[in-house]
Amino acid sequence: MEYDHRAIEAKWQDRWESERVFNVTEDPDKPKFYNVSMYPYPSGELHVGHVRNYTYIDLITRYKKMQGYNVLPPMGWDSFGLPAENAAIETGVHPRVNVEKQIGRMKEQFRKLGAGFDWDRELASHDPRYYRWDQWLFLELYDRGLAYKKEAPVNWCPKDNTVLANEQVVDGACERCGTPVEKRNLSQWFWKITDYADRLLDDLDDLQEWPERVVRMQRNWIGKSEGARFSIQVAGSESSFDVFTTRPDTIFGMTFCVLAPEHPLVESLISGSETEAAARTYIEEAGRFSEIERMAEGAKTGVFTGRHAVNPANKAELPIYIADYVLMGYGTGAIMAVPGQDQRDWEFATKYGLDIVRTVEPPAEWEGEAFLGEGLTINSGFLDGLRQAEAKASITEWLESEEIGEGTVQYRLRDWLISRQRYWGCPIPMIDCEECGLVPVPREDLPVVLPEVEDWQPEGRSPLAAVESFVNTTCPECEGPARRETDTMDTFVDSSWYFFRYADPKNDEVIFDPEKARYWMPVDQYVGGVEHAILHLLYARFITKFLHDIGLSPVEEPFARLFTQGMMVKDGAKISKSKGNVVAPDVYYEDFGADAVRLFELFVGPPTDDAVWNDAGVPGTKRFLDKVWKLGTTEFAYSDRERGSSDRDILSEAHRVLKRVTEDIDRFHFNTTVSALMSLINLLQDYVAGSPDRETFNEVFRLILLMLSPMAPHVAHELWEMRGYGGLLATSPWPEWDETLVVQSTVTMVVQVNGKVRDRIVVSADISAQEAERVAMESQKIQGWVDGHQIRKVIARPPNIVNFVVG
RNA sequence: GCCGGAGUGACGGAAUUGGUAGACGUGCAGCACUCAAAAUGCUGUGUCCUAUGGGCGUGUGGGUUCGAGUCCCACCUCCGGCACCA
Repeated sequence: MEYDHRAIEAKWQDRWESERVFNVTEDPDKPKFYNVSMYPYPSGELHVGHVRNYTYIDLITRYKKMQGYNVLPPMGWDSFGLPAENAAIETGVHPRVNVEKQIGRMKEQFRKLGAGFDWDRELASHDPRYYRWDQWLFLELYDRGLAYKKEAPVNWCPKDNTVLANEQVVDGACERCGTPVEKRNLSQWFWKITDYADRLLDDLDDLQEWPERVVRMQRNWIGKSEGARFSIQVAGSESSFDVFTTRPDTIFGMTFCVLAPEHPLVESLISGSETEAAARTYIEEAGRFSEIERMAEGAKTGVFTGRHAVNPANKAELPIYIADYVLMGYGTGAIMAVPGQDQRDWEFATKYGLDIVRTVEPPAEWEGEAFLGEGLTINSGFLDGLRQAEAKASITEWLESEEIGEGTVQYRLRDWLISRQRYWGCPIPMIDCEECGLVPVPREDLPVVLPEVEDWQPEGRSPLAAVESFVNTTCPECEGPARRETDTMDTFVDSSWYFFRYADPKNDEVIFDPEKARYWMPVDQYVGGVEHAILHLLYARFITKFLHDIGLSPVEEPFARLFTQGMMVKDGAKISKSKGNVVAPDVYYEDFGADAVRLFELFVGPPTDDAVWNDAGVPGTKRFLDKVWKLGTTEFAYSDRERGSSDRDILSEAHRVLKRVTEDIDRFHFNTTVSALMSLINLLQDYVAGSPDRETFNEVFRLILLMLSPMAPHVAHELWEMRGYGGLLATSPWPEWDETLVVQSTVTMVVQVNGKVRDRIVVSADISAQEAERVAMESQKIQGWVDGHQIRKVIARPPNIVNFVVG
C-alpha cells in the first residue's frame, strides 16, 4: 500500500523547522554531542554520494538526540576556492553570485532529504565575517614566527596557474587537475607546521576512535626518521656541508658524497673546476625537468664536481657528485653515499665506477647488491664487530664528542605553503613597505576585504595584483606608500578551524568565545571522505593545537571520533560533477520519497566501503516502507484470547532487533540495521496473518517506529502521530531492550558427526552439556551415522552444538 | 620496493568470541489475483549427483583444531597509502 510521501515529507520538514527541533544552545545539564560532517563545496549539485554522507550524519543526530544528548548538528559551506573561480572564468558570472545561488539550491536539497541541521549556525568561508578570522589567525601565527615568507622551489601547476602545497601534489601531478607540476623559485607564505611535527605524530596514539588507516596515513606523511646529522669538510677548502643519514653506523662505507643540483654550495664547488662546463649543463637540465620526468629516467644520473670531501671517520678523500636523486627539499640536500648498504648509492656507484665498501657483513649466501639487513659491522675501525644498534649509538656519540655532528630526527613533513595566486580566496593580511619591509595589517583594520574584480583570469600572479585600489595602500607603521600582499590563502586554511566557529558563529569580537568552545569541543563525531585523510585532517589538527597553545581551544585534538565513509560509485567511477556521472537525488525524492532514498543509502553496503549506485535500490526500500505503512494503518482482526507464546515470540524478536539495531548504530553498521528491521517486518506480517493480540502488535509497532525514526524519519513521524503514541517522535527517548525478552527460550542445536551437520534439534536454551549429548544421541539421524562406529570423543557446547567424533 | 586493506551465490552484501555459510535485499523462475498487464501476495533460487538422501563449496595451496569465511604459513588478484625521503 503506497503512502503519499510528498505530502508527508513536506509536512514534517515544516514541523521540524517551525518547532526548531534541531536548533540548540549550550545546556550544562545535558551531555553534549557535537556531530559534524565535513562542510561541502557548494557545487549546487547535491548528488547521491553526498546524500550518503548526510544520511549518516542525520541518523546520528537523530539517534543521539533520542538518547538524550544535547546534539549540535551544524552545516556550512566551503565556498572559496578553485571550482567556484573556474566556473566564474567559464561563465563570466562572479563567483560570489554563483556560489550564493548554489548554496540556496543545496539548502533546499538538504531540506528535502529531511536532514536536521542547526541553520542558525550556518557559515560560509567566502563571507568576510568568516574570513576575517582566517586573517586574524594568520596574524597570530605571524606574531609567533609560525607564518613566514620565503623564496623556495615550490610546486607550480601550469594549468591552475598557482602554487600548490606538498599535500596537493599526487605522483608529481596536481591533485585537482592532474597536470604535472613544475618547480619554480617563488617567494611564498608558509605556515610552520613542522614545528608541530612531533606533537602531530605523538598525539596520533590518542586517536583511538579514528580509523587505523587514517592514522597510519598521517604517520606515513609526517615520516619521522631517526639518525644523525654531521658536517663534512671539502678537501683543501674551508667550506663544509651537512648531511643527514639514518645509518651513521655505515659511515666507514662512505665512498662518495652527493649534493642536490639546487644545493647552495654547488656553485662554489664547480666554479673553476675541470668539470665546470659539464656540471653546469647537468644542473640546467635537472632544473628543466618536472619531478615526474626526473623519476621516469630510472637510471640515476649525476656529474662529478671535480672536488673531494673528507670522510670524518677515516679521513679518506672522496669525490663529490651532483645528482638529482638527492632532493633539496629533504634533510640537508646532501648525502653521504654508502653503496655497500644503500641500493640507490649502489646503482650510482656501479654506473660511475665508484668504490664499494661493505661495512655490514652480509650472510654467506648473499648474492644481492647493497645489503640492508642486520649483520656484524666490518671494515669500520672502532665499530667493527658491533650490531647496528650499538654501532649507531657508538658513532653518534663519537660525532658529538668530535663536535661535528649529533643524533637527530628528520621529518618528511614540510611546512604548509598557504599562498595561492588566485582570486577567489581569503586575502593575506600583509603589507609590503619599502621603508619598513613586511608589516602586518593591524587587527582593527580586518577584514581585508576581497575586492570586486571583473577579470578573474590568473596569469601567473594573483588577479588582485591588477587592482590598483587594492594594492596601493599606506604602511601602518610609517604611513608611507606601500603595497598589499596580493596572494590569497589556500582554502584548506578556511577548513582548518571552521568547527570552532560553529560553536559561536556570529561573534564579531573574537574568533569564538573560548567558553562556548569549551562546551562543544571536541567534535564527538566527524564524518567525511577518506580523501581528506591527510590534507584537511592534518591541517585541522595543527591549527587546533595552535589554538590550544594560545589559550583558545580547550582540546589539542579536534575530532574525538572520525568516520570516513566510502565513495558512491557509478559506471566504475566516483560520482562527481567532473566525471559527468552525477545522480541527483531529486527525481528519487519525487518518485519514492526521501525516506526511501535514505534507507537505500544506509542499506547499500558497509558505510566504510565504496558502494555502487543501483537504480533498482530505492524502489526496493520504498517497497519495505509501503509494507510498514500498510501494517501501521490496517485495522486487523485482533483476537481477545489470553496472550501466549506467539505474542511473546514476536515481542521477543522485536527486542532482539532493538538490541541489534542499537549496537549496530553504535558501531556504524547501518546496512545491517536496515536488514534487521526488514526481517522484523516480515515476521510481523506473519504474526498479523494469524490471530494477533492488539497490545502486543501495538508495542512491537511502537518499537519499530522508534527504530525507524533516525533512518526514515518522515514516515515514522506520520505513523507515530496517527497511531497516537504521544509526543513528537524526534524527541521521544530511544527505547531500551528488555534482556529477559532478548534471551531465547529455545534454540536450534546443531548435531554434527565428525564435524558435519547431521541433524538440528530444538532444545531449551539452558540445556546442560549432559542433556544436550543425550538428546543428540537419541536422534534417529544421528543413530544412523554413529551405528557401528566407536565414539571417540564428544564435544558439547550447549545450547549451540554437539559434535560426535567417531572412528 | 615498503606499509596496509580486501577477495563469499547471477548481483549488493550477512555471519559480534573459531560453532547452522549465504541473513536481508535485488534479479530470475513458477503460482495466485486479473479479461490482460502493472502493482501486490505466495513458493523456489550456491553447485553437482544415481535427490525424502548425499558429495562439494567463502581467491589458490598447505597447516592448526572435534570443528576454519574467521587463526597460522606460502602464493595469486584487486584496491589504498608512501616511494630516488638518504
